[in-house]
Amino acid sequence: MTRIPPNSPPISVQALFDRAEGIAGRTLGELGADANIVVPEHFKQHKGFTGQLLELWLGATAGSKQQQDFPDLGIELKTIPIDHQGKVLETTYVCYVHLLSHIAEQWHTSAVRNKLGQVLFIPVIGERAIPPAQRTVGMPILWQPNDQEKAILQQDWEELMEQISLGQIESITSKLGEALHIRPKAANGEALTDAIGASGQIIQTRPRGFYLRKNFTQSLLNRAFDL
DNA sequence: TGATGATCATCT
DNA sequence: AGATGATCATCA
Repeated sequence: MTRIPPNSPPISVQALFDRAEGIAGRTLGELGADANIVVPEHFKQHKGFTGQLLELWLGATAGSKQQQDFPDLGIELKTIPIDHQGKVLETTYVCYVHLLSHIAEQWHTSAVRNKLGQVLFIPVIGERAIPPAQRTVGMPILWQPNDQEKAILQQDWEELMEQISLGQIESITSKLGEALHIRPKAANGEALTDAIGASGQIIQTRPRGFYLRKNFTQSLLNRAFDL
């Protein structure tokens, strides 16, 4: 059993998957202790802790990156909080929404498609009643969207981006989009960024992010675990 | 109780 | 300000 985090990136998809399987069943407390990292008592002020701890254990480059977590392998890493019955507890952040600079972008070159081309999902039993240190890492899932999922994602993305390019960003709520939707994404309500207004003018609005709905990630987990 | 909208830490 | 990692907290 691996007792120390790796000091280099995995050289293959199999090597990455093996690492992920190697930490399955362990708690965040154990993984933190073996890495000499203190696990917070709660995530109120450490919301990205789980993701960063698993990045360390899998050998992703430390710090935030602009593309995939394992660019040489073409794989994005996502931790997904579930309850003890395998139920997805939160939506999954995909990437920032470019409200001005990429509005003419096409689906096939989009950041969303790039990020979701191949994803290593690692479930973590993360019910709020369970202290972070006692939360358990689950079996990894290497996911590639099937044809139906690809079609839904593309359709949602195109619909959302069309609204943005038409100056309807303020009209977009998180209800729009079957699998992919848009919600605010910022450090606080003060943050503003440029976007296209209803009359074609530049307006200031709150930054947004793309997120996967819970039912979408749930179905992909179910498929992987044959539930 | 779940979904929506808001927020936290950190780095570039 | 933009982007990474997400979870929190409120309200319907």
